[in-house]
Amino acid sequence: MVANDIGGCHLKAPAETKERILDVAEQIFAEKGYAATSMRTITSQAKVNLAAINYHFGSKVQLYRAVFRRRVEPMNRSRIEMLHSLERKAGDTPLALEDILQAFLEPALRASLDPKQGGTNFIKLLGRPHAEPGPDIHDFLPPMYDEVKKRYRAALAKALPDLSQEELSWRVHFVIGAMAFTLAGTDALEMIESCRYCDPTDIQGIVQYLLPFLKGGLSAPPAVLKSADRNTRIPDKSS
Amino acid sequence: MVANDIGGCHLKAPAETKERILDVAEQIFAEKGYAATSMRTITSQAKVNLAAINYHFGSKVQLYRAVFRRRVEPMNRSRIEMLHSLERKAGDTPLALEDILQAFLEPALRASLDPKQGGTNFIKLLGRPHAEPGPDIHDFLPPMYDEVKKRYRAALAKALPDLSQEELSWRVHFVIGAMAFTLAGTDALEMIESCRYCDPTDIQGIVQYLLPFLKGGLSAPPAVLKSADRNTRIPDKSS
DNA sequence: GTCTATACTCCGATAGAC
DNA sequence: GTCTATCGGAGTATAGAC
Repeated sequence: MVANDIGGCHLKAPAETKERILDVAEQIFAEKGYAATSMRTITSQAKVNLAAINYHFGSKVQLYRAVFRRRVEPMNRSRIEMLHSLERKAGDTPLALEDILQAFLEPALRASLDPKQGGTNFIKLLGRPHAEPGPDIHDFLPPMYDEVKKRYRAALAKALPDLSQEELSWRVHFVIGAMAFTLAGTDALEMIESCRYCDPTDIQGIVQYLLPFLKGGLSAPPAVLKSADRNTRIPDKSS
Repeated sequence: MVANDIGGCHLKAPAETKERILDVAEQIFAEKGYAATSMRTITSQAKVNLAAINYHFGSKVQLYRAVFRRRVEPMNRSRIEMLHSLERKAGDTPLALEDILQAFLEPALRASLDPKQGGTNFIKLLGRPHAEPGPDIHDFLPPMYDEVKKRYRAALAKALPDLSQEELSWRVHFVIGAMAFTLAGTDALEMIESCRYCDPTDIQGIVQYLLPFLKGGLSAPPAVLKSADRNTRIPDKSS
């Protein structure tokens, strides 16, 4: 359907060029990170001109976002579907914590095992932008996670009625931190924690360890605030 | 004591120059991250020549490491001291989880409140390199954390005798992830999790929420491995 | 609309004068 | 120890070929 190179025309199908850039960029970004990846490396490996990135995506950072968006959007759609189906089955009763966590983790897990969805490359990419400093790199995340965040937060609030809004927010934050840090799984793992006992490439195994930890953390008793400026203080030791 | 600029000499005390570079670099690295910070910005703000960084530190990345090392080493020494004093008091009985976590977190907390130790700038810097990709940036961490890691891991193993070596390793990893993600506290917080209910600058408050979460996660029951290649399988639903 | 060639600015690094 | 000059390589923008 597209004007192709049969008969001497050297143009390529535009979709093909864009896709090839995305594929190559995804791989190199995952391996070397954003800053250490040069546009010249991407374009030469994808066999396109240096300016092709600017033409098709606008800039390097916009290419990064496109790489991200291509994988995250289907993943988050799947997360919402899974939560929805859990809620239909449960009716009005709160969901079990592990079901919520499982529904959240499984789409990421599946993507990590399917090369068509980015495979391990994408998983490495997934957790990285959270720690990046510049607003350019991670300011585009909130709209992509907005719906997911809202729905899972609501499900967690129902499952954990004893937590204040504030404490729930923090715990969700900690959960995301543990996940992002683990999934991003750069070599940081072997570095901080000598990993004679754990295999960072066994993603399914990781989740089996991650789930009880997150469940235990989320369902821990609420914090006892000590330095609060309230005068109705919670007694410390009067059992 | 040093040859200074009184009387027309334009030389400065070397220590003073190095310190000024470190101070300025720490602030800018914390604000904008490694990649987005240029040596020209640092040197102009510190009122030194561009080549001064290369002269005193060797390269940009070595300056980054020096900034880091200056703060982390005293902090980790303090961590070891606090754990040591806990262990002396406890004798042979295992330490309480919250005491271990507290001993680990408090030195970081204190540094975050003391401008002389880097203050909030350093805390932002602390968690960041874990997610950075290039080996240049985070390969220098392991030797700095080696001793701390070994001692805290041993204390945790004693406090959590039911966990396998492998699971303990993973849980320590998750704890570090939640901490690093939280302390790094870029704006990622407001982005992933709408933070109407939590104040990311209130570091003392954060720790009060972090502690019960980590304690709950660490002391959760061991994972039930499902896909293991054992034939003595644990029954799923036979209550 | 797509792709190419080229130029511009900024970066980190370094050699050599002072 | 400090400064200037300069180099190669990075991201970016654009004029023009097809």
